Amino acid sequence: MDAALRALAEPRRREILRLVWLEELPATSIADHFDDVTRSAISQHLSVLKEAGLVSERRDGTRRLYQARPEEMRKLREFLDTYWTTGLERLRDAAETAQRDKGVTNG
Amino acid sequence: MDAALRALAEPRRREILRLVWLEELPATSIADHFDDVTRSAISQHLSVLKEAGLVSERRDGTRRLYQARPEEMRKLREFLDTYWTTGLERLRDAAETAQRDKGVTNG
DNA sequence: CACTTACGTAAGTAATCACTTACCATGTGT
DNA sequence: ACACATGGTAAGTGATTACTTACGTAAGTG
Repeated sequence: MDAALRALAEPRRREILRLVWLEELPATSIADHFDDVTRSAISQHLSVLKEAGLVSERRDGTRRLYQARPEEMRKLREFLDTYWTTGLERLRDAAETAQRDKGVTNG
Repeated sequence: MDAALRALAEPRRREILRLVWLEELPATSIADHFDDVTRSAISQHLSVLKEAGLVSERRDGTRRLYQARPEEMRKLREFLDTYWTTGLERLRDAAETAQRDKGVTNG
Protein backbone atom coordinates (compact mmCIF):
# COMPACT_ATOMS: atom_id res chain seq x y z
CA MET A 1 0.00 0.00 0.00
CA ASP A 2 2.92 2.23 0.77
CA ALA A 3 4.41 1.35 -2.61
CA ALA A 4 1.17 2.20 -4.37
CA LEU A 5 0.99 5.64 -2.79
CA ARG A 6 4.62 6.34 -3.58
CA ALA A 7 4.04 5.26 -7.16
CA LEU A 8 1.05 7.55 -7.54
CA ALA A 9 2.98 10.51 -6.18
CA GLU A 10 4.77 10.81 -9.51
CA PRO A 11 2.74 12.61 -12.22
CA ARG A 12 4.38 10.72 -15.05
CA ARG A 13 3.34 7.43 -13.52
CA ARG A 14 -0.21 8.63 -13.10
CA GLU A 15 -0.29 9.50 -16.77
CA ILE A 16 1.06 6.08 -17.68
CA LEU A 17 -1.55 4.49 -15.50
CA ARG A 18 -4.24 6.44 -17.26
CA LEU A 19 -2.92 5.36 -20.65
CA VAL A 20 -3.20 1.69 -19.77
CA TRP A 21 -6.41 2.01 -17.84
CA LEU A 22 -8.73 0.98 -20.64
CA GLU A 23 -6.42 -0.84 -23.00
CA GLU A 24 -3.35 -2.97 -22.91
CA LEU A 25 -0.33 -1.20 -24.39
CA PRO A 26 3.25 -2.25 -25.18
CA ALA A 27 6.06 -0.33 -23.50
CA THR A 28 7.12 1.39 -26.70
CA SER A 29 3.68 2.82 -27.34
CA ILE A 30 3.57 4.14 -23.83
CA ALA A 31 7.02 5.68 -24.22
CA ASP A 32 6.01 7.25 -27.54
CA HIS A 33 3.36 9.19 -25.70
CA PHE A 34 6.05 11.21 -23.96
CA ASP A 35 8.31 13.35 -26.11
CA ASP A 36 10.40 14.70 -23.28
CA VAL A 37 11.61 11.48 -21.74
CA THR A 38 13.47 8.39 -22.92
CA ARG A 39 12.08 4.91 -23.29
CA SER A 40 14.37 3.81 -20.51
CA ALA A 41 12.81 6.18 -18.04
CA ILE A 42 9.36 4.89 -18.94
CA SER A 43 10.55 1.35 -18.52
CA GLN A 44 11.70 2.20 -15.03
CA HIS A 45 8.40 3.84 -14.25
CA LEU A 46 6.63 0.72 -15.45
CA SER A 47 8.74 -1.34 -13.08
CA VAL A 48 7.70 0.84 -10.18
CA LEU A 49 4.05 0.55 -11.14
CA LYS A 50 4.36 -3.19 -11.50
CA GLU A 51 6.12 -3.50 -8.14
CA ALA A 52 3.29 -1.52 -6.59
CA GLY A 53 0.80 -3.90 -8.17
CA LEU A 54 -0.87 -1.10 -10.07
CA VAL A 55 -0.24 -2.59 -13.50
CA SER A 56 0.02 -6.10 -14.86
CA GLU A 57 2.55 -7.24 -17.42
CA ARG A 58 1.86 -9.79 -20.13
CA ARG A 59 4.38 -10.99 -22.65
CA ASP A 60 3.49 -11.26 -26.29
CA GLY A 61 6.44 -12.19 -28.44
CA THR A 62 9.08 -9.56 -28.03
CA ARG A 63 6.60 -7.13 -26.61
CA ARG A 64 5.43 -6.61 -23.08
CA LEU A 65 1.86 -5.50 -22.74
CA TYR A 66 0.90 -3.47 -19.73
CA GLN A 67 -2.47 -2.80 -18.29
CA ALA A 68 -3.82 -1.12 -15.17
CA ARG A 69 -5.17 -3.23 -12.37
CA PRO A 70 -8.27 -1.39 -11.16
CA GLU A 71 -8.69 -3.81 -8.26
CA GLU A 72 -5.51 -2.56 -6.72
CA MET A 73 -6.69 0.99 -7.14
CA ARG A 74 -9.93 0.07 -5.44
CA LYS A 75 -7.98 -1.36 -2.52
CA LEU A 76 -6.07 1.87 -2.30
CA ARG A 77 -9.26 3.89 -2.16
CA GLU A 78 -10.60 1.63 0.55
CA PHE A 79 -7.38 2.12 2.43
CA LEU A 80 -7.73 5.88 2.16
CA ASP A 81 -11.31 5.57 3.34
CA THR A 82 -10.62 3.59 6.47
CA TYR A 83 -7.06 4.39 7.47
CA TRP A 84 -7.73 7.69 9.21
CA THR A 85 -10.84 6.71 11.05
CA THR A 86 -9.98 3.23 12.20
CA GLY A 87 -10.08 3.10 15.99
CA LEU A 88 -7.68 4.04 18.68
CA GLU A 89 -5.81 0.77 18.33
CA ARG A 90 -4.31 2.14 15.16
CA LEU A 91 -3.04 5.18 16.98
CA ARG A 92 -1.32 2.94 19.45
CA ASP A 93 0.02 0.92 16.56
CA ALA A 94 1.45 4.07 15.05
CA ALA A 95 3.28 4.82 18.27
CA GLU A 96 4.70 1.30 18.31
CA THR A 97 5.86 1.68 14.76
CA ALA A 98 7.66 4.84 15.71
CA GLN A 99 9.40 3.05 18.54
CA ARG A 100 10.40 0.13 16.37
CA ASP A 101 11.90 2.42 13.78
CA LYS A 102 13.93 4.07 16.47
CA GLY A 103 16.02 0.94 16.96
CA VAL A 104 16.38 0.19 13.27
CA THR A 105 18.04 3.46 12.38
CA ASN A 106 20.95 2.59 14.61
CA GLY A 107 23.95 1.66 12.56
CA MET B 1 -3.91 17.54 -5.95
CA ASP B 2 -0.38 16.70 -6.90
CA ALA B 3 0.80 18.15 -3.60
CA ALA B 4 -1.73 16.07 -1.69
CA LEU B 5 -0.56 12.84 -3.28
CA ARG B 6 3.07 13.70 -2.70
CA ALA B 7 2.28 14.50 0.92
CA LEU B 8 0.53 11.17 1.43
CA ALA B 9 3.42 9.25 -0.07
CA GLU B 10 5.34 9.74 3.16
CA PRO B 11 4.37 7.28 5.94
CA ARG B 12 5.23 9.71 8.69
CA ARG B 13 2.87 12.28 7.28
CA ARG B 14 0.10 9.71 7.03
CA GLU B 15 0.59 8.99 10.72
CA ILE B 16 0.44 12.67 11.53
CA LEU B 17 -2.71 13.02 9.51
CA ARG B 18 -4.26 10.16 11.40
CA LEU B 19 -3.34 11.74 14.72
CA VAL B 20 -5.14 14.97 13.89
CA TRP B 21 -8.03 13.32 12.12
CA LEU B 22 -10.40 13.30 15.07
CA GLU B 23 -8.96 15.99 17.31
CA GLU B 24 -7.09 19.22 17.05
CA LEU B 25 -3.55 18.90 18.37
CA PRO B 26 -0.69 21.33 18.98
CA ALA B 27 2.58 20.68 17.16
CA THR B 28 4.37 19.58 20.31
CA SER B 29 1.81 16.90 21.11
CA ILE B 30 2.12 15.58 17.60
CA ALA B 31 5.89 15.53 17.81
CA ASP B 32 5.71 13.71 21.17
CA HIS B 33 4.11 10.76 19.40
CA PHE B 34 7.32 10.12 17.52
CA ASP B 35 10.31 8.98 19.51
CA ASP B 36 12.70 8.76 16.60
CA VAL B 37 12.44 12.21 15.03
CA THR B 38 12.91 15.74 16.21
CA ARG B 39 10.22 18.32 16.68
CA SER B 40 11.72 20.21 13.78
CA ALA B 41 11.16 17.35 11.38
CA ILE B 42 7.53 17.13 12.45
CA SER B 43 7.14 20.86 11.99
CA GLN B 44 8.39 20.53 8.44
CA HIS B 45 6.01 17.65 7.80
CA LEU B 46 3.18 19.80 9.09
CA SER B 47 4.17 22.51 6.65
CA VAL B 48 3.97 20.06 3.79
CA LEU B 49 0.58 18.84 4.92
CA LYS B 50 -0.64 22.40 5.30
CA GLU B 51 0.68 23.34 1.85
CA ALA B 52 -1.18 20.37 0.43
CA GLY B 53 -4.34 21.56 2.14
CA LEU B 54 -4.64 18.34 4.10
CA VAL B 55 -4.50 20.01 7.51
CA SER B 56 -5.63 23.35 8.86
CA GLU B 57 -3.66 25.48 11.29
CA ARG B 58 -5.18 27.59 14.03
CA ARG B 59 -3.23 29.77 16.38
CA ASP B 60 -4.01 29.77 20.06
CA GLY B 61 -1.55 31.90 22.01
CA THR B 62 1.90 30.41 21.54
CA ARG B 63 0.48 27.17 20.25
CA ARG B 64 -0.52 26.16 16.78
CA LEU B 65 -3.35 23.71 16.61
CA TYR B 66 -3.53 21.39 13.66
CA GLN B 67 -6.41 19.36 12.40
CA ALA B 68 -7.07 17.24 9.35
CA ARG B 69 -9.33 18.56 6.63
CA PRO B 70 -11.45 15.57 5.60
CA GLU B 71 -12.98 17.63 2.84
CA GLU B 72 -9.64 17.73 1.06
CA MET B 73 -9.26 14.01 1.53
CA ARG B 74 -12.66 13.51 -0.01
CA LYS B 75 -11.56 15.53 -3.01
CA LEU B 76 -8.53 13.34 -3.32
CA ARG B 77 -10.64 10.20 -3.28
CA GLU B 78 -12.88 11.66 -5.92
CA PHE B 79 -9.84 12.46 -7.97
CA LEU B 80 -8.63 8.89 -7.65
CA ASP B 81 -12.08 7.72 -8.65
CA THR B 82 -12.41 9.78 -11.78
CA TYR B 83 -8.92 10.60 -13.00
CA TRP B 84 -8.30 7.36 -14.85
CA THR B 85 -11.66 7.14 -16.50
CA THR B 86 -12.51 10.77 -17.11
CA GLY B 87 -13.69 11.04 -20.69
CA LEU B 88 -12.49 14.39 -21.97
CA GLU B 89 -8.96 14.37 -20.66
CA ARG B 90 -8.41 10.80 -21.49
CA LEU B 91 -9.93 10.96 -24.93
CA ARG B 92 -7.83 13.97 -25.79
CA ASP B 93 -4.67 12.21 -24.68
CA ALA B 94 -5.69 9.05 -26.45
CA ALA B 95 -6.22 11.01 -29.65
CA GLU B 96 -2.80 12.55 -29.36
CA THR B 97 -1.28 9.19 -28.74
CA ALA B 98 -3.07 7.68 -31.68
CA GLN B 99 -1.82 10.43 -33.96
CA ARG B 100 1.68 10.13 -32.69
CA ASP B 101 2.09 6.42 -33.29
CA LYS B 102 -0.48 5.80 -35.94
CA GLY B 103 -1.40 2.14 -35.87
CA VAL B 104 1.88 1.08 -34.38
CA THR B 105 0.23 -1.22 -31.88
CA ASN B 106 -2.12 -4.04 -32.45
CA GLY B 107 -4.00 -4.16 -35.65
C1' DC C 1 12.57 43.20 32.42
C1' DA C 2 14.25 38.25 32.36
C1' DC C 3 12.67 33.37 31.81
C1' DT C 4 10.16 29.84 29.76
C1' DT C 5 7.22 27.54 26.45
C1' DA C 6 5.82 26.72 21.75
C1' DC C 7 7.22 26.43 17.18
C1' DG C 8 8.80 27.96 12.63
C1' DT C 9 13.14 28.62 9.78
C1' DA C 10 18.00 28.44 8.06
C1' DA C 11 21.76 25.66 6.79
C1' DG C 12 23.83 21.55 5.99
C1' DT C 13 23.90 16.29 5.01
C1' DA C 14 22.97 11.55 3.59
C1' DA C 15 19.73 9.07 1.07
C1' DT C 16 16.53 8.62 -2.54
C1' DC C 17 14.62 9.77 -7.09
C1' DA C 18 13.99 10.60 -12.00
C1' DC C 19 16.58 10.79 -15.51
C1' DT C 20 20.35 9.89 -19.07
C1' DT C 21 23.51 6.88 -22.02
C1' DA C 22 25.30 2.44 -23.00
C1' DC C 23 24.59 -2.19 -23.11
C1' DC C 24 22.49 -6.88 -23.20
C1' DA C 25 18.83 -10.39 -23.84
C1' DT C 26 15.10 -12.12 -26.26
C1' DG C 27 12.00 -12.93 -30.00
C1' DT C 28 10.54 -12.37 -35.15
C1' DG C 29 11.15 -12.41 -40.12
C1' DT C 30 14.34 -13.16 -44.12
C1' DA D 1 22.85 -17.22 -39.28
C1' DC D 2 21.77 -12.33 -39.81
C1' DA D 3 19.39 -8.01 -39.11
C1' DC D 4 15.93 -5.77 -36.68
C1' DA D 5 12.62 -4.57 -33.22
C1' DT D 6 11.36 -4.64 -28.31
C1' DG D 7 12.54 -3.56 -23.85
C1' DG D 8 14.83 -4.49 -19.35
C1' DT D 9 19.22 -3.28 -16.71
C1' DA D 10 23.68 -1.09 -15.12
C1' DA D 11 26.09 3.00 -14.00
C1' DG D 12 26.30 7.64 -13.32
C1' DT D 13 24.31 12.53 -12.47
C1' DG D 14 21.66 16.48 -10.81
C1' DA D 15 17.64 17.51 -8.16
C1' DT D 16 14.76 16.61 -4.37
C1' DT D 17 13.74 14.82 0.21
C1' DA D 18 13.80 13.83 5.14
C1' DC D 19 16.39 14.62 8.50
C1' DT D 20 19.66 17.05 11.93
C1' DT D 21 21.43 21.13 14.80
C1' DA D 22 21.28 25.94 15.68
C1' DC D 23 18.84 29.98 15.83
C1' DG D 24 14.94 33.39 15.72
C1' DT D 25 10.40 34.84 17.05
C1' DA D 26 6.13 35.35 19.40
C1' DA D 27 3.31 34.81 23.49
C1' DG D 28 2.65 33.89 28.24
C1' DT D 29 4.50 34.22 33.56
C1' DG D 30 7.27 35.94 37.49
